[in-house]
Amino acid sequence: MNLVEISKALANDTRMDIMCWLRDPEKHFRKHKDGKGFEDGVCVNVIKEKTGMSQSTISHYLSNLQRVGLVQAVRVGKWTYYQRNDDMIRKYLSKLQLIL
Amino acid sequence: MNLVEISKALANDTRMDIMCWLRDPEKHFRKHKDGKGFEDGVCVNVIKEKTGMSQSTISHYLSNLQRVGLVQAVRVGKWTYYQRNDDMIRKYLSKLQLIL
DNA sequence: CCTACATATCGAATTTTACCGATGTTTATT
DNA sequence: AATAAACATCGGTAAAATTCGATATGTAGG
Repeated sequence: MNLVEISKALANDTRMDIMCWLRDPEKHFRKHKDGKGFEDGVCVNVIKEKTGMSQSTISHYLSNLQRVGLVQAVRVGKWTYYQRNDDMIRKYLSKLQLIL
Repeated sequence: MNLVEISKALANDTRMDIMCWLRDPEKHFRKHKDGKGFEDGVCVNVIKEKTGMSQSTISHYLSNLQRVGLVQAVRVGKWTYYQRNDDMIRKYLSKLQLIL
């Protein structure tokens, strides 16, 4: 867990937005076309549509967030679902609170 | 108060260190040569010495931190003393906690 | 008013980040 | 086996961040 690395991941409007949206996918994203719910997270394409940015950029951003542990990815068939890692988020907020 | 801008300011090891050190100047910085305490903060040169980086860089970093409101500056004679703005720090942590 | 010191700002070089489109890879479908 | 969909990765360009040395500014003391 690296405070500065995580702060860096949050130091971008789009990535910060994604983290916030993932708190409540029902509220912020359209439904998956195959009818799957958000219990494993949200697939890349749906996040891409919401942001209006390119697929490659969003895929890359999600990798960034995963690398620092802020989100978790699950591959199911053709799709990769991303969801928040609330455990890491809590650790980050606690440590920031403690040492900042 | 802009979450992402503040996160950007903290997305750098040196600036994060400075913010932490300023929590307890007595513990982390050498005394001011003129005997002045840390009640108004710490002067640029003392922070520069602690980091080992150039004067221009540290002056710039402190401007960054001041621009986003994380620190406050006071000019007294030849010196500029920087101290934490705990109010802004608290607001940042609260908002981050709330929306992240 | 001249000098010395503390800090701020400028200009430049290097590294990193932000994006995109193109291409690769994996999986499901025919 | 061929195709299509979803995603990842690669290669590139433009912008921003990092960091320095040099220079400017502002202040205190002779």
